[in-house]
Amino acid sequence: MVGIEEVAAHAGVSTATVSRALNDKPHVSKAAREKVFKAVEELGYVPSSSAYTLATGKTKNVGVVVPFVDRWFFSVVLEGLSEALNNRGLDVSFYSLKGGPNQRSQVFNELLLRKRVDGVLTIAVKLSEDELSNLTTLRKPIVGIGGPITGARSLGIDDEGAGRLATQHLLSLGHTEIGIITGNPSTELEFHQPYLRQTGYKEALMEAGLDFQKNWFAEADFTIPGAYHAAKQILGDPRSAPTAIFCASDEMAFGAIQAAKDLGYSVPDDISVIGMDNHDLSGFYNLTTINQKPREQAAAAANMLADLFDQDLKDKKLNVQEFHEWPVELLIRGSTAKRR
Amino acid sequence: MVGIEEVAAHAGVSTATVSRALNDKPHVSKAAREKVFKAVEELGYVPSSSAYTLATGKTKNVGVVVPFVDRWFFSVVLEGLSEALNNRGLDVSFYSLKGGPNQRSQVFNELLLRKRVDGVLTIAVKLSEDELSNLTTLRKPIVGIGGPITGARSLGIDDEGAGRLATQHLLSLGHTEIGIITGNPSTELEFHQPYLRQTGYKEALMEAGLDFQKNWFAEADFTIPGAYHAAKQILGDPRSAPTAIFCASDEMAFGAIQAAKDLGYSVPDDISVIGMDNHDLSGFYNLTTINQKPREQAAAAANMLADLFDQDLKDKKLNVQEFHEWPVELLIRGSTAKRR
DNA sequence: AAGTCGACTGTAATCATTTACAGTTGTTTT
DNA sequence: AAAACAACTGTAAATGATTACAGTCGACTT
Repeated sequence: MVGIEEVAAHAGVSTATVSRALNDKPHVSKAAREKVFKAVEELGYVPSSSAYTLATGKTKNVGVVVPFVDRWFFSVVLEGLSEALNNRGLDVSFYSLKGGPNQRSQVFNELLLRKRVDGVLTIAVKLSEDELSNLTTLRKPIVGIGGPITGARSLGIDDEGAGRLATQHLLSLGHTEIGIITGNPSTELEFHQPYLRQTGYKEALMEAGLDFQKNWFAEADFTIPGAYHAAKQILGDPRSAPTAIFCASDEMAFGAIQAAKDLGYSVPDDISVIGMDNHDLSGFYNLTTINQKPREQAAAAANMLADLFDQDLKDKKLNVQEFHEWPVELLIRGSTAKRR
Repeated sequence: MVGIEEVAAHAGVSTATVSRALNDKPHVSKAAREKVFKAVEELGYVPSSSAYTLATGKTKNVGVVVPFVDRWFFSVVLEGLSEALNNRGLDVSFYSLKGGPNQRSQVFNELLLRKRVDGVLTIAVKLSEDELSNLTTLRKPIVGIGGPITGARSLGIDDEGAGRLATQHLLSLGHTEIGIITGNPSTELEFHQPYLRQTGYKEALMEAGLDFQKNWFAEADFTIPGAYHAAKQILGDPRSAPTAIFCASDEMAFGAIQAAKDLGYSVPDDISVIGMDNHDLSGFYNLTTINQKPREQAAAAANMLADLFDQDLKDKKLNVQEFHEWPVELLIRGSTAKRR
């Protein structure tokens, strides 16, 4: 295996010069630089990242931790992170926590800690105090996406505000009987998005002088089938059915629309439905929703972390609590309409 | 930062003994082992993976290369790979090629090659000769999922056979007017799945003595909306509409079913639809399909690669061409029925 | 002409492990 | 009791880069 020494010999310079030339450092003459690159080319030299890491302490690698990836939001964010990080010369180590608590402690104790990463990006994962202090001790900066992280930088939308916004949209269309389909306890991610979105919904109702009605409330597992059944519960009895439904995710909204149609309702003529996320398919289903632009959130978070690497944090506190609220916008399509 | 030397000093043994104890090597007394683990605990020692890699040449890290991840099959496979690899003590470096040819060459030239990974898993990516020979020169084993790779081990289903099987199912129900919605050129993954599935369809038709009809053929982009529009093309004119449609993916089948319903057809009474994949939602939509079990394919591929690491390949050829055909099965649900 | 300066270059220490090899110890065999 | 052996332990070389430091060289100043 050809190392820097052979390159140096072949180019007729020292290893120090090779290193400087390859890393765009100053103090290398044009002639030397050219000789080095020629030698690298001829020998097919590939630097060893482990030697680089050992010498510099930098891995050029970030750990991305997700609870699972086979759901739209997470896969989109992962892709956004990967692209943004690669653009800044960083690799992505991927860790899924789907395997449960065992896998989680394995990830945090064995894998992440082995000095394999310069920093960590988490998606909708709330770190325990131990996990956070471990990482901070190792001087690994952390940035979270999906909600505020205690004790670290994070970025995400205001879930409560988004829930309020969605509900207010329905109210502004004249609806007063508004149902909600939110997450069930098993889907409560670590930031309690379902709970927060639901809180926003209740607040908006209260502000409008309306009461929360239990029979217009249903829980589902954030999937289309789950929401389909939940919506059937809410809409089953036409005498007590609401005229609008707020779903805590677009995928649940798809299920709810399907259920409404199967029950003989027309959307939006009989029932207005609003979702949340702006899923890739929302345009196709003509769904009014709250746009939260996960791709852009991902890029922003990736750059936030990469900026931390570039800064000199020697003396400063490493992980400071700092939530960057990502703006959302109401995206009105055809699934909501004025109350008849 | 506490290193192995401090641990050795604190435990009153040598660094060699610490290393042996920590790596479960023989020739360590019970007493020494205990002292070492106690010292590790007390000092909060975390081994440096870069030093380990430098000394041993092993990274305990595999590169997973995907064309994109925001599609069901890919996210499920990624998750399956991640879980299986983590179980075997391996980390996952994630590389998406969505950014196009630039990102691709960056991944293969800069990132993968920097001796960061022990091996590579690709999902539906066909390696160029250069890419393959580069990796082989660096002695990195490769395993591909999704179709046969020239010059390397791979695992996947028989797309042509699966297309034939799906079509034969429709034929066996008495259908003779059978349409197909397959991928368009832009979705032709590197293994030409759409083309192969379509070939299987044609073969089945031919075996049954039927001709391929151009007006029952449509291309889409593997999405629900794309297939929706494609199905409307095929089914638009009731005088010439087929009585069954084979869709090259379940997601396209969902779109086709929707289109059929919107045109006033009943599924399966008027039109039978069969898909391919066994998507998580196929049960909900009651879709007859071909089950290809991506989670299990992923686990098999991950273990295949991990086994290669454990073997001693010093003399043997590293990347041998070897395709492991993954069995598929027909999964009959309610979207197909006897021709009326 | 000597001194100063700056740009370039090379030597060798450094990073944190693994492991070959040599050395020690205690037990068993002859 | 000596020899042979097995099990354990430690020293130090090796891995492949970066970089502090010292040194060289030519140009410019005085």
